[in-house]
Amino acid sequence: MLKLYNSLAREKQTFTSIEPNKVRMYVCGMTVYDFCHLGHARVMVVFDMISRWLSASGYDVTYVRNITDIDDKIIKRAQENNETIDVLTQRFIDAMDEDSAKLGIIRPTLEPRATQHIQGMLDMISVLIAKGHAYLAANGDVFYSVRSFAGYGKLSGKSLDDLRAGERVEVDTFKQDAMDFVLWKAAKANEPYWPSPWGNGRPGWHIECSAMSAHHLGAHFDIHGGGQDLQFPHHENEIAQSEAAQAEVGKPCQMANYWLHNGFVRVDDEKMSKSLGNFFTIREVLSKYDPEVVRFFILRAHYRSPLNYSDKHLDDAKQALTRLYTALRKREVSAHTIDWQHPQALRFKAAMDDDFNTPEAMAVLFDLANELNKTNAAETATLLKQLGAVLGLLQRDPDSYLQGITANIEANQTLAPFTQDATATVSNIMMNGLDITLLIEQRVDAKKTKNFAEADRIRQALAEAGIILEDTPQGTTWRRA
RNA sequence: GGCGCGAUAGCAAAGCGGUUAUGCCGCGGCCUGCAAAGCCGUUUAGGCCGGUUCGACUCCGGCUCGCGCCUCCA
Repeated sequence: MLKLYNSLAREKQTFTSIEPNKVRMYVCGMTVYDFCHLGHARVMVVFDMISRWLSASGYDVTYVRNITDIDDKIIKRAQENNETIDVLTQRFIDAMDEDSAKLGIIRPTLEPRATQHIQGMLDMISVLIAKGHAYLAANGDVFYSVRSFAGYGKLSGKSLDDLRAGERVEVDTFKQDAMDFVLWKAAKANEPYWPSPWGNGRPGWHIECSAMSAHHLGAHFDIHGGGQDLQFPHHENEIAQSEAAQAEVGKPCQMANYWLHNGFVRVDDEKMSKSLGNFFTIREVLSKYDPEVVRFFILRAHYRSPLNYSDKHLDDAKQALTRLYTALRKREVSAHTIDWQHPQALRFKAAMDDDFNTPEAMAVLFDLANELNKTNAAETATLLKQLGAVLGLLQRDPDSYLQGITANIEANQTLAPFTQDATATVSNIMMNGLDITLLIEQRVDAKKTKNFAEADRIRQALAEAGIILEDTPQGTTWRRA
């Protein structure tokens, strides 16, 4: 039985889906004006993990993750770059797709783009105006009247009277209440616009998610997720819009039953963010670390906990993941379905059912690896790989992980890219000008004649190139440092 | 000013009112020509002060420190 922490209730609750065996989940995705950073990676990985676990639990999951492709920052960036918005956003959508594919993220069921849902937003705004929840201001903007929605603040636990709107930002004088937020922005010169009953303009950010979730998942769905920083005001505003628009007389509407928020990625104990400028893009990190190491790093912490980023922590994650792959090396793995009655599988399931406790689930993987190293049981190897799959880990050929692992660039600046020419008649493996296969053979010969000085010299030369040799009863194998 | 979260060994990170978390690092041993990998063993905990309890890292209260949201943000 799955339990999850519901931000709306501020407690762990047993999960019950609206429709039996079906889950409808909406997650706020990216605004595409730049490369994704590690904070974005966390959202993608965390909700990918959640979606995978719901599927593994037998639910038919409809997972929607939107793309915000119209917004102030996008307009500004396109102007700076002297390119069209379409070109800019498509470029960063492609980059995002590349990054997420590398991180082993299964594509959401649907990835709607804001610009494809303008009509839905206009419809919802019209309804909100008709119901007295929104108004057209003198400057041509349409605002949502937060005082008109009794439940305002229920998600974030904030009270309108306690919010200090305008303390840090000058309040828009066209608003009736300082906390009112914009639904439709009147077009300014040189900005893209869409026609509307209130004149040419473009949608505010919050209405996008209300319209897209309603279109694809309906007025009432199971799970809404996103980063913790979206809880207020974005998610609070989504609730105000959706529930006010879709409620009927005497029949209130609940937008989502469960609200999930993942914790921040931090750098030196500070939130990683664009405005602080302390962010690392996914591709920067992937230039130094194997993507699976990054995924492992993210899932090693509980999704609601803060996650401190540093090279040291990535190195640690790399070592740990290497242990799991080393255990799986040269193992026969059968393709059976998971035996959920196995004690370790039960433990894994209990951990995941307890608010997606991936750190505990990972401890199970390490216990299985230890068991496997001792027993060599194919059954154990199979279960380890299968449970890894549930987390989106351990699915590669162990040797290709261990030998193809992205080296630390600083440590191996001279290291040439790893290449293996499959068409060569002799499948020797070349790295940094060294023929690994040949050198291993030469070392084996040296060992046979007890020429240990030569054997050690070869091993040392390879070690300096980042290649570690391991002698096993089956012969000598190698891996990247 | 309002609201919320956290504090676990050298580092990272979980569960749990009493029984080995787990990973990395360290130390000792086995294995190895020597290593590496692996195995066995092992050192380091629970911010501070009280309370409840036979017993608290785990529950309650207070304090200190750190972080987040209240503005765009994943």
